[in-house]
Amino acid sequence: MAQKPSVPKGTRDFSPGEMLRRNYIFEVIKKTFLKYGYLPIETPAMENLSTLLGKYGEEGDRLLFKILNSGDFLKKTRAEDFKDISKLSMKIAEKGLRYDLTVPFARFVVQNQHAINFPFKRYQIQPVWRADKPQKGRYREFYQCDVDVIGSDSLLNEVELILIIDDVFRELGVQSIVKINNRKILTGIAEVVGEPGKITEITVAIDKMEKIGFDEVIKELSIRGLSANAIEKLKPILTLEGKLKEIFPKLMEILDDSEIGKQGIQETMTVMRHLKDLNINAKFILDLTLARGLDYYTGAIIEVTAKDHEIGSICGGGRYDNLTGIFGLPDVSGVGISFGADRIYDVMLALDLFPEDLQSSTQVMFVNFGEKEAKYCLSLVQKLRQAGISTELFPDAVKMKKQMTYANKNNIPYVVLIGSSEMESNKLTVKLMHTGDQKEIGIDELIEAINGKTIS
RNA sequence: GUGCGAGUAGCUCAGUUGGUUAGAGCACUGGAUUGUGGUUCCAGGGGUCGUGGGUUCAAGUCCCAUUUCGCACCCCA
Repeated sequence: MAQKPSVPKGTRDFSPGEMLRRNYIFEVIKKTFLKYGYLPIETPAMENLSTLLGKYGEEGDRLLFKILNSGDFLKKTRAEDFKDISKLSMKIAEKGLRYDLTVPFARFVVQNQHAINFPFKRYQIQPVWRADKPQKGRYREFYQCDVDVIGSDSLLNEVELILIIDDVFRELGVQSIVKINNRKILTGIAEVVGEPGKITEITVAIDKMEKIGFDEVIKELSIRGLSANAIEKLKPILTLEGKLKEIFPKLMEILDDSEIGKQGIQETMTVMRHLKDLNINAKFILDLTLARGLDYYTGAIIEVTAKDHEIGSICGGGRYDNLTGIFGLPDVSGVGISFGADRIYDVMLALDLFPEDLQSSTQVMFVNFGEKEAKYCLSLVQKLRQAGISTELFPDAVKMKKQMTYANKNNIPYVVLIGSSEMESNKLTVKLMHTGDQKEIGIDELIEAINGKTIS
C-alpha cells in the first residue's frame, strides 16, 4: 500500500463547507474591528527567536516551534554544545513560528514607531503555532484575531474592548461570559498576605478554583511553598461573594495596606461602572481567581467563555504596560484582546449557530452536451456572470446523470440545459433543483427572474 | 514532560473462548433510466487487519517491542 498521507499532529485541513463557516466568523470579527476604528496589519509567520523567547514564561518557551537553520545547521556547533539542549538550540535555530500576535505586534510598534500615529489601534487576524499536545479545543496551528490599542493608558480602551467582545458574540449568537480581573489586585493580594515574591504561585493556584475547588487550591498553595500564615490570610479573599457593590468595599479594606492593590480595584471599578451604563448583552463578572498565564500582563485581564459549551476560553487578553520596553521603547502601555476563531467555530458548530444559507456559491450550472453545445453556452454563461450571477459550465460532456449529481451535491439551485432543440428555438431549459420543475425561457428572462428572485 | 485508551476498505465501525475465502453502512463505478439529480432496486471494484518480532498445527484475535492518533494532567485561544 502507498504511504498514507496525513497532516502534522494538531493541524487540520478545511473543506469548502468548513471554510464558508470559518470565513463567516472572520468576517463578523473583522467588520466589528473596523467599526471601532482599528486598522489591519500583518507580520511574518516566523520571527527571530530572540524576539519570542522569554516573553511567555517558561512554559511558553517550551511550546515555541523552532525552525532549524537552513543548510548546514551544525556549522556553528561544537562538541560540548551537545551537552546543553538550550545552548544547542540557540546555535542551530535562529527563527521560530509566532506563538501569539501580541509580541510580534510590540516588535512591529517599536520598529515602526516613527511612522505610527499614537494611540495606535490595530487588528490582526493570522494563524499562530504552539507545540502543545493537541486535545479537545486545542490545536497546534490556530487563528487568533487580535485587537490592541497601544500608546494610551485610558481605561476607556478596556471598556471599548469589552464592547467589541459583546458586539462580536451578539452577532454570532454565542452567549458569552466575560470575566474581568486585574493583575494589580493579584499583586496587592500577594503583598497583603506577606508573600510578594510568590505572585505566580498564588495566581496559578487560585486560577484553578473553578476546576478543582477551594480545598484543593489550599492544598496546592501549600505545595507551592506558601506559609500557613499567608494561606490563612488568603482564605477570606478567595471566598468573597455577593454583589459587586459589597465586594469592592470589602476588598478595599483587605488591600488597604497595598497601594498597587487599591489602584487595581479603582481601575476595575471604573471599567465596571462604565459598562453598567451601557446596554451590554454579555454577562460580565469580576473574577478574582482569573489569573491568565502570560507573563506580560500588568493591569486588567479579561477572559471570555461560552455559556453553553465547555471548551476553555474563546477570547482573552489584558493590559501590558511595558511589552515594547523589552524592544527598546519604554513607557508605552497597551491593551488588547484575542478571539480564538477555532474555538468559536467549535462552539458554534456544537450549538448549531451557523446560518443556514452559507452553502453554495454557484447559482446556475450549464450542462455540457458536447463541443458544439458548450461553445454555444459560453457566451450565455458570460452574460449571466456579467449580470452578477455566479455561473459555471460543466467542463466535460459526460453523462447527464453525472452532471446532475454534481449540481445536486454542490447545492446549485438552477441547472440550464441547452441541446439541439434549445439552440434552434433560441431558448433554454432551466431546471429548478429543489422542486424538480423545469421551464423553457429566454436568457434575459432567466437573469431577470434570478436577480428579481421571482423564480424558485 | 506524566498518565490512560485506540489503530481492520477512501470514511465510520463490527469481527464470539484463537479455527474455512475478514464483514456492514456510507462513499465510488456500472445498470434499471442512451436529455434529467435528490428517493428506490440490482450488480461491481476496493484490505500486506499501523509496523516488526514471538507463542501456536493455526493469529485481525494472545504476548513483547515500536510507531501514529485520540483523551486527561500541566498550560492555554
